[in-house]
Amino acid sequence: MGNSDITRDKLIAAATQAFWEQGYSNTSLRKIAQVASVDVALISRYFGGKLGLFKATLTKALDWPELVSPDNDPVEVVIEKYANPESDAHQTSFIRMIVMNANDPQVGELVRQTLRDKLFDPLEARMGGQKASTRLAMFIAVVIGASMVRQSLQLPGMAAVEPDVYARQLRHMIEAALQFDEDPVGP
Amino acid sequence: MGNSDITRDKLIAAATQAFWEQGYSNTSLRKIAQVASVDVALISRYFGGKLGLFKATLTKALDWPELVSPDNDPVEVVIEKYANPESDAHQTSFIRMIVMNANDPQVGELVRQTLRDKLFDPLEARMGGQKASTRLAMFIAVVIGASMVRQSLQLPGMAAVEPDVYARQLRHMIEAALQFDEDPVGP
DNA sequence: TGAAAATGTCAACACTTGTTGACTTTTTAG
DNA sequence: CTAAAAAGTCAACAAGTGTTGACATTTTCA
Repeated sequence: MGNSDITRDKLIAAATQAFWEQGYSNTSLRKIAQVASVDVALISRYFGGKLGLFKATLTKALDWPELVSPDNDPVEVVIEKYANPESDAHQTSFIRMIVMNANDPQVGELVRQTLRDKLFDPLEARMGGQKASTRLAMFIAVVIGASMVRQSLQLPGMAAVEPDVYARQLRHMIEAALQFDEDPVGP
Repeated sequence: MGNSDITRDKLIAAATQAFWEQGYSNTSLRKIAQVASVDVALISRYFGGKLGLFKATLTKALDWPELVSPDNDPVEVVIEKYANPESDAHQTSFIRMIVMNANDPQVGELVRQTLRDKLFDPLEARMGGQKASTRLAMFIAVVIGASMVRQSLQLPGMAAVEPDVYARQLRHMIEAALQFDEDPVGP
């Protein structure tokens, strides 16, 4: 491991935290470099610029093999993550980062595309069955909405609540979403 | 109506659109002034600065009396808004604006606070009953998550779908959310 | 050891941002 | 009509942005 690799890792670590907390546009390279104790110029040298650094953090953050693995049930993986207070904080800020940057005029398209490629498409294939795309969309909607309400908007009904209660709320909504029947008329 | 009021309105209109589409930090006063055909300096003069202008647009946007009225069922108001293609576009971008700016380091706290005061608290009072805060939180979670998935992330399962189908999906998830029973053990 | 490559440092650049003050034009009112 | 107030115009500011190139230091390896 060369010295430059250490520098790269320090930059990615600092950049990930900064981008997740403040979003792409509100994060300055000088602040990242300061936190990483690295000269600003090295960012452009090693990652080609701000966008390159963001891409690097995004790729790393969206690498989530356990969620897509055929051995696991995605629903259980998600619920377990959120029911655990430690991983909960990490996961909710992960969602927050997605939501923030998926609407950013500069990196929004990149975020949405990467999200599709690395998470949604494999997840849809993993879920399988009829109307997988519908069930996936409603599943994601619940997970994202719940995270927003719990962490970002902090509505007491979901924010000031024990992790196990939140897990039950989440499971309740997810199961309901997965049971949606596209055709309103029975067979 | 003095001439300055016309200028104020033009600025608020242009600012609302810009803030909703690109978020607070990614919107420059010069761009707003250009769209409104007004000199930049007048913004600081009339609204005290960028933050003041944002506050003005926010207050106006969060004024939604029909949702809180005792004569209407909030759930039906929301579903109706989203089932109508015209108001759907407006409403989803409304949610998008909230999500974008509720996480902004500069205006996030203001947005969340205003949201609580003008929407969530009255809505909770309007819903009433036991565990109103829980039901409200889960209700909001579904609405926000669905909007994100449909407009922002554009998952085909909810994005490439007729308005009436989307309305059914939304209703299904909302009703499930409202039926959540906090206590897992029956009486 | 010594040349070459890798890594790090520093200063400056062109650009955009929000805001301010001096100034001119238009409208208001006695 | 005319003086005062309102409304609008223009240029400049200080601060912050990402990026670049020249230079210094360290490491690599023949």
